Amino acid sequence: MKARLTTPGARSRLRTRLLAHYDREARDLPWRGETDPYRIWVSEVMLQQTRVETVTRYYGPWLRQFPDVESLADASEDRVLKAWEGLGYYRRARSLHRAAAVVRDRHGGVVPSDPAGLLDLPGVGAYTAGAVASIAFGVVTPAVDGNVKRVLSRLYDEPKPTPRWLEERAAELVEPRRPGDWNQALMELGATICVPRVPRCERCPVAELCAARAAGTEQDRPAAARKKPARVLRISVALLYADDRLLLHRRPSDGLLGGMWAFPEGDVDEVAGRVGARLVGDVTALDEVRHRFTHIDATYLPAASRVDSTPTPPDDHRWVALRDVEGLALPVAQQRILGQWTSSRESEGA
DNA sequence: AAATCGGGGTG
DNA sequence: CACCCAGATTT
Repeated sequence: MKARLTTPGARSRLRTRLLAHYDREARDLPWRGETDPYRIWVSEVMLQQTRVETVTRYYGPWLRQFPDVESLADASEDRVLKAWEGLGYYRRARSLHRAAAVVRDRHGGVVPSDPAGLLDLPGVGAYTAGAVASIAFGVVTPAVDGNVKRVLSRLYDEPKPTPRWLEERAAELVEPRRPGDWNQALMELGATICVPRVPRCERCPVAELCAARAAGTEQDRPAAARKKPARVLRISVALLYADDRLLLHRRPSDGLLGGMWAFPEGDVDEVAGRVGARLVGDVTALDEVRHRFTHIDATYLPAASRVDSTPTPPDDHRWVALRDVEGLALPVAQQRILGQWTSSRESEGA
């Protein structure tokens, strides 16, 4: 009963029906029909763990700033991170930046067309290599993302599909004449019909071929992974200012929010000591800012104080004129902290 | 195999 | 609130 798609005939019917549905119903997305490998690559990296609707807001502006591999490779990391600001998983931006330099220096500026060459690039894993190779170059290779995992888990009624199993099933299903469209059709099905909680089987073009549908187990496929509770963190941050300049800190490349700018962590006197400035006047405690990352429940405790001078700080710190702060790449939580300070100053001046 | 790494949309 | 998204990388 589980084995509905084990025969070539059944797989052929699946391809025909799903591609027909895709040709009829596919959403009109900014990168649909795109043929430039660089642009397809950019869209796939942005789409990693990120909704289509979110990526749509970043894709166009990114291409205006970095229209090709060379312009991206030549850009500063600050510009690249600024263009990525708010998208999250900032290592993706840093990896894409590095990869552009690799393509320029080792591939003559031409994006590799084979999955192996793509896999060598920073930030390109099995999914992205398969997606770019199939969509941009017509290579007959699968692309297994979260959607495809769910769709295959249901089609075969497999509760706990392993990466190996998924690659094998996906590989034997690829439509050899239209591999890119096929992979996108499978993902589109998962995104619009074969959705996580309550799938819309009544609208599914391949429901008759679905083993989970036949068994009534579609809502339990794939089996839910156990979740670990988020770490709870309380983080003191210091807003030190003199005249119209604010002290900011560039976070280390590795780890959380790597390479992004942020207010220095620690109490105001401690941070002032770190940069060799002296506090002047009262310390203002600002409202807490709670920010939940996927795995961290952070509460920022911001405090602001004027300082008497802006001595040359350590390399990873910078005194930034207020009007220049918006030019730096700040994580969402830091923007909210800045907003607290700004509003507290306004209410004081009023 | 499990942890790390953002942010936001959705029921 | 929980869940999870066109995942990659490290441990």
